[in-house]
Amino acid sequence: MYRDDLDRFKEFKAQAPLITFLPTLGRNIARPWKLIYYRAKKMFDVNNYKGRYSERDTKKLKMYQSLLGNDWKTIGEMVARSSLSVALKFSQISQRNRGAWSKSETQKLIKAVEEVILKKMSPQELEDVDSKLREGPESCLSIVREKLYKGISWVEVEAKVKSRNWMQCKSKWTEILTKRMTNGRCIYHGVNGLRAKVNLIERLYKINVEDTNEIDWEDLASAIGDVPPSYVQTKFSRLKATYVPFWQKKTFPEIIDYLYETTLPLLKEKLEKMMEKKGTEIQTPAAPKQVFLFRDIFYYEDDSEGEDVEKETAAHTCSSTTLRG
DNA sequence: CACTCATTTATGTCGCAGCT
DNA sequence: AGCTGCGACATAAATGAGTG
Repeated sequence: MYRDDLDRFKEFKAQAPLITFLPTLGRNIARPWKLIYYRAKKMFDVNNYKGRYSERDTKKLKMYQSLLGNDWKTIGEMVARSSLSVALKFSQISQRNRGAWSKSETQKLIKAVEEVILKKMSPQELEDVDSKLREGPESCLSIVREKLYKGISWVEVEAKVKSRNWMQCKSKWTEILTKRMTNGRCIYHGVNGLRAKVNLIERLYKINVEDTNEIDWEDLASAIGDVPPSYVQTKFSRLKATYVPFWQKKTFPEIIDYLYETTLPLLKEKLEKMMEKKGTEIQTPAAPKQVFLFRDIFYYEDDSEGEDVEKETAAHTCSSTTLRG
C-alpha cells in the first residue's frame, strides 16, 4: 500500500508543491506523520534515485572525500547525489576487496558472524551454552534457526572481517548459510529447481496477497526447502524478471496471475518431460528445522567449491532426514 | 562455441528506531 | 523536530555450468 502511494506521489512530483500535497497524503496512510514526511522528503530529493555510479562519479567521489573528509552532505551536492547514497558508495569502494572471496576471508566471515551472534544472545542463553559446554566436550550445542540470519549486526561483522563491507558480508553469509542449512544439496537445480519454482508459484498464488510486503517469506521457504527467507526472495525476484514481460509495469497480483496462468503450465510441462527422461529422483523439499546444531553451521574447513565435505557422524537431534524420493 | 539459465557479486533504495 | 544509522530489500551485472 505504501508502494501505491509512492507511485501516486511520483506523478504529482512535477506539479504539486509538497506542502499542499502532504496533508492529503497523510490522511489515508496509517503511519505517523513524521515517517511520511521523511519518506516524502527523500522522494522529492532530485539527487536521489540516480542509479549506478559512473566511473567518473566514483572518481570524483573519492577525490572529494579525500579533500573534505566525511562531509557527505557537501560531497553529495558536488556529485549530485544524496548524502546517503554518497556515504554508502564510499564505504563500498574505500580500500576494500572486491571479487571472489578468498578462503581466509570466508573463514574470517564465518567466525565473525558466530561471534556477533553469540555476543547478542541474552545472558540467560549464554548461561545455557556455557553449561552445555561444560557437560561434555562435543555435546550438542544448538541454535535457533532465526538467529542465523535475523538481527545480525552487519556493521560489527564488517569491522571484524575488515576487508569487506557489510553488504558484501551479508550476501556472502546468506550464500554460505544456504549451503549449510541444506547440507549442500542442490535444491534449485535441474528437476528440483523446476519443482521448486512450480511450488513457489502455486504457493504464492494460494496465499493471495496484494503486495510483496505482506508475504511471509519464512513460511514460503518450505516450497523450496530448508533455506533462509532471503533466498526465497531472490528466487522470486528472478522468476518474475525472467518470465513476466513488463513486470515493472505490473502490480503484484498481476504478476502472480501471469506466473500462475502462463508460466506455471509451461514449467510443469518441462518438468514432466524431464522426469520421463531421467527417471524420477525428485527430492521432496526438506521440512524446515527450527533448530540447528552449531557444528553444522559454524565449521571452518574449506567447503569452498566441490561437493559437500563429508560430515563425520550425523548428529542426533537434527539429522533425521535426507529425503529421497 | 554460442546460447540459456543459475549462481555469485555489486550496488542502489526503503523505512523504522533512536539520537541530538 | 530534524537527522542519521543501519538492517532489510530489490535488482543489476558479472561469472559460471550445462547443453545442443
